[in-house]
Amino acid sequence: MEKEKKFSIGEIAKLTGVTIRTLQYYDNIGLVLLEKEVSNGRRYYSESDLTRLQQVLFYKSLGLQIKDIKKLIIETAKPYQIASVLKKQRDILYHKLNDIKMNISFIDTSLISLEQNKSLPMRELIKLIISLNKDNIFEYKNVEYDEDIKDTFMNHHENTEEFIEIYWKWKALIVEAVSLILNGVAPESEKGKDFGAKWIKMITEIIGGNLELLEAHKISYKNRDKWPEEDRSLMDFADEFIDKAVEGYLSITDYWKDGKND
Amino acid sequence: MEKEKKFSIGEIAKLTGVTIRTLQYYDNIGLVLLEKEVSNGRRYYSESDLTRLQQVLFYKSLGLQIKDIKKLIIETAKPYQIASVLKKQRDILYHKLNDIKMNISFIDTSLISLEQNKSLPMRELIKLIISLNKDNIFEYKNVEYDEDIKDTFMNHHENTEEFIEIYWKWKALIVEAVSLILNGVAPESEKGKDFGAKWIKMITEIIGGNLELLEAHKISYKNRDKWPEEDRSLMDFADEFIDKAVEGYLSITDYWKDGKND
DNA sequence: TTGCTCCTCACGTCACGTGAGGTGGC
DNA sequence: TTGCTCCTCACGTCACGTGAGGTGGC
Repeated sequence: MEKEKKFSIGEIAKLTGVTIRTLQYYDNIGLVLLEKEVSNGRRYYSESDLTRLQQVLFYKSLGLQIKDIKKLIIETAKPYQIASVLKKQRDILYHKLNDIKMNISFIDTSLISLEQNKSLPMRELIKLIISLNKDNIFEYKNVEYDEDIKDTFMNHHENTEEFIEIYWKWKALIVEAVSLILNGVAPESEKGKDFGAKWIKMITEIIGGNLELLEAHKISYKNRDKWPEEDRSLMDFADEFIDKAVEGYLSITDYWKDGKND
Repeated sequence: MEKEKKFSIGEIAKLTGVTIRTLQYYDNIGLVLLEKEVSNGRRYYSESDLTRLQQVLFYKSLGLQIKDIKKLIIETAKPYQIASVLKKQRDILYHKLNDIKMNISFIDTSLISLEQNKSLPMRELIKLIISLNKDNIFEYKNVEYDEDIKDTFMNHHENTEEFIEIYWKWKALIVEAVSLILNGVAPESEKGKDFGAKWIKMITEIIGGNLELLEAHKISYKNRDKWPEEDRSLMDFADEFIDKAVEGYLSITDYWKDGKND
């Protein structure tokens, strides 16, 4: 019935919660392509412009950069292309997630140290942080997986997705171990044993009764020098704790321990 | 024995993992105060300069801004001041943590939607994201707690810290609920019931047998319009799911439900 | 002597924020 | 007629990155 409804830039700003300046910027860089009224130079948005803008905001909320969003929007990417971008972004987010968890642990530890010693945390903590810094974990422009490690496991895991999932589970547990260590939890304590149980559970899940996989795992463990710096630093730091926690939980010398020592 | 050892800027760069340019920048803005050799204009770092730099990197790794770091370092802040800054930063990190968890859920949901419908996620998801956007949760410059809510609870909880801890536990569970909903988990399912159990556990922990607290909780629930926008959006979204999950777990009409309906 | 290290401008980056100064719309 | 909305420069922000062109150290 009605002519197509047009929104002013102010209306759009209120609807979407972004500033007028931002909308002007998006127009200038050609992100949201709309026609300016010739007569007065003002921007008017149609329904479809609004929809497009919402897509932009969706991608932006996931942390994508404008130039990547532009690619997706302008080139009307195909589903599998979108999926690929989203998966990459998910990896980046997982990375950040672990990172933030560690930083919270760092702060907790620092607060305790401040209360007890009236001074900032011990050298070990600072060393750990700096060793992580070297890998500049705060720029996740491109998350990469060491090809060697990938190869070792890819023979046994059907696709990259499965490998990545395992990687993140493993990493989350390492981060948990680091937190426990930093917060003064002993591996022999109840909490330590709980962790040991989780660790065992993860390992058995990964291996799933497959003895070849166990071999692959052992090898990747021995070749720790081929790991990415960050992971190696973390593992070096948490290694002993995990060993003891697992021992505490199992109270037996199992194959797992064999694979690691000597 | 030896004269105090001096490091060149290149050595420091290797030791700490930051670029020479960054070190030059820090010197220019007066973050790491060191004396330049008058003869050749080069920067030489002493042991104490290195220590100070490590402090800077420690704070930076926690996500503090340079100007805040400068304050802490230059004004040689007292322990309680440092603690205060760290606590604020921890809140910001918790905020980011929840945010990232949600974004991962958004991506997971999107990927499923892409696979099934070959199109991007439904209007509801986009709406939710934009409603969160409005509160611009991506700039955590100042995390604030609604004074009204604080008051309601502060009468019963000894200090702000305890309140904040409860707040984050509550929020983490809400985020978990949102994830479950977005990923198509039914509240009647096993996973739904598991969530119901967690929710009940949290509530009883908060209330701790104190009936006055139960009252305070009910009131804060009824005054949901006074909550911060973001929390309200989330709760509005997850409300029904939580109700049903709790019902499923309890399979009885308990006080909890009374408090919410009508 | 010859790379190598380090120096100082000085402009670039990213996604807008923030006025200044002006015009059109209701 | 009078606010109010919207416009276009154009410089600012934050924490450096990235050359350009040059000098001193081993």
